[in-house]
Amino acid sequence: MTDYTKPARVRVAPSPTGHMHLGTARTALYDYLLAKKTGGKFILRVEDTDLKRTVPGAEQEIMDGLRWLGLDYDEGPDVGGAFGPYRQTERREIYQQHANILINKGHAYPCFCTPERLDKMRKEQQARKESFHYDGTCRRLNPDEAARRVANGEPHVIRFKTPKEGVTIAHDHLRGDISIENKNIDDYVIIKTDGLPTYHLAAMVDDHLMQVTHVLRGAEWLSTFPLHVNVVRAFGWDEPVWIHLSVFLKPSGKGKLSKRDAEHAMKDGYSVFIKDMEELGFIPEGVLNWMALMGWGVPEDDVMSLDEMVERFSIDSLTPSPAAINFTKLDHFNGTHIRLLSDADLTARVKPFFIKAGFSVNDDLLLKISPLIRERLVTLDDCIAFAGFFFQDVVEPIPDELIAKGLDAKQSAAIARKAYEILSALPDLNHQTTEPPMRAYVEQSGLSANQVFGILRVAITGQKVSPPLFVSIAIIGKEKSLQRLKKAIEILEKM
RNA sequence: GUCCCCAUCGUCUAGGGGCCCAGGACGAAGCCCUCUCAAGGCUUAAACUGGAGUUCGAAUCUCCAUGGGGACACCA
Repeated sequence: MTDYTKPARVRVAPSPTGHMHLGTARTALYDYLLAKKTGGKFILRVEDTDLKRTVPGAEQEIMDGLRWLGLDYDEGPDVGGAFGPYRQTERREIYQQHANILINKGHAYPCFCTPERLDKMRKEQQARKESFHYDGTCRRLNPDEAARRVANGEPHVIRFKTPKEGVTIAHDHLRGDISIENKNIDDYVIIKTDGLPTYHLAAMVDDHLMQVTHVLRGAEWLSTFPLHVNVVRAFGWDEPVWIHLSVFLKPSGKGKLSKRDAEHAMKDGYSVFIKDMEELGFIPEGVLNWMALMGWGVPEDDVMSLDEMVERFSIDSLTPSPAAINFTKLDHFNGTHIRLLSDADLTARVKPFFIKAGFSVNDDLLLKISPLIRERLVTLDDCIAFAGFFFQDVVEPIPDELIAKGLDAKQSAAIARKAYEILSALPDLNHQTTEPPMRAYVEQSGLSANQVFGILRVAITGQKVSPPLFVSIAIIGKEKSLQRLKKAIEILEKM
C-alpha cells in the first residue's frame, strides 16, 4: 500500500507542440489528485526543447486548459515557484552541466556522427530488418581527443553510454519490475547539436532538481523507461515512484487516437482537445469525472466532484491496460453533473450560449428557465434547443406539427380555439390557474391530454419537445402566449 | 522485423485462491411514472481469450499460445 501521509511533488510535463490532449489532461488530473491528497505540490513544467515542433500559443492553451478544468498548479511558468524556471528552454545551462557530469563519470560521450551517416546506417539496418541502433563509432573515441574536438567547436551531440552487458530492471508501480537486456537499449542522444537536451536527459534532471516524488506519464514511455532509470542511476540519484498510465485508444478500441479520430469526434460534437470542450457545452466537472474513470478503478458510486476524487484517489487503483475512449459516457457524466448544478450556477453557465445564439438575455427570466431545462441538458448548448423559444418574439410552428395525433387540421383548430377561450378568460396565466381548466376540458372533450397539450405546445413553443407546458406558458406570459396561440389557429384554419 | 506492455460484459471497470452460477457504471431492451422530451424508479440480456500446470479448490498464482497495444528520432 502506498503511503499518503508524505507530501508528494508531482508534475505534468507537456510539450507545447499542439493542442492539449485528453491524455495530458488525465495525467494532470491524477497528478493533481495525488498532490492534493498528500498535501503536496502539483507542478506544471513545459517541455519545449524541440524548437522545430514548438507551436506558438500551445503553452497558453495548456495553462488555460488546466485552469478551465480546475486543476490549478502550485508551481509553473506563469506562477513561479522555488524550483524554476519551469520552461526547459530556460534551463539550458543546467542540462549542459549535467551532461558534463555524465561525461566525466564515463556515462556519456560526445558523438560527431553526421545525420547523413546515421540516416544511411538506419536505412541499411532497416533493409536487414533490424531495429535501429547506434553503431558505437564515437563511443570508442579516445575521451581526450573527443574533448579536443569539442573544444574546437566541432558540431556534435552527446550520447548516453548504455552498458553493453547485463540487464536493467526498472520498477513501475503498476506493472512491477520490467527487465530488459542492455544490449537492446541504444546509446540515446541526450544533448542535441543545438545544445538543447532531449527528453531523456531533461526530464530526468528536472524531476530530480524539482524533487519530484512520483512520475506519472504515458505508457508510450515504457520502452525508454530502462534508459531513464539508467540515467538517473548514473547520476547516483534516488528514483521517483514511476507510474506509466495506460494509453487512450480510439473509440473502436483499435489503435491509439489519431488526427483522423480527432476530426471524426468533432463531427459528432465531441473532441479530444480540452480547448473545444467548453464550446461544445461540456462542463469541467463532467469532463473530469469522465477522464478520471478511464484508468482508475472505482468500486461503486462513480459520480464524483474533484474534491471527492481527491478523497478517494489512490495510485494503487490505477489500471495498466489501455482504455478505449467512450464519448457516450462523457455525455452521461456531463448531464449528471449539470443536474447537480444550482439554479444560479446553471444560469450563469448557460447564459453565454444564449448570447452566442443571438438572444438578448434577461437574467431574471433565465433564472426561471434554468430549472426547467436542467434535467434535459446533456451539454450546455442544448439549452438553445430546449429554451430558445422563451427569448423569441414570434415562433414559427411547422403546420403539420400543429395537428394532433389521430385528428385533422379542422379538429385541431377547434381545440386550439377552445384553449384560447379558456386561457384568455383567465386573469393571469400561472401554472396553478392554467392547468386545472385545461385538464377539465380534456376530461369532458374525451380527447387525450397528449392531443390537447400537444397542439398547445407546438403553438406556444413552436416545437414538439419542450419543458413542461404550463410552467412555460406562465413564463412566456399571457399576452405573448395568446398571440402565439392565435397565430397557430390561423395556420390551422388555412390548412 | 526487434523489444516492451496489456488481457473480466460492446465500452470503462470491481475482484489479490474459497464470500463469484462474477459486482457497479455507460450503452441496449422492457416496464413504471408522465402533457412532449428528459430525469427518476424497477427489471432483463451481456464477460473471466485458449491450453497446460500449482492447489482440496483458480477470474484470481506459474508457463505457453493467441489477441490487442506501444516503442524502435539530434520528438516529446
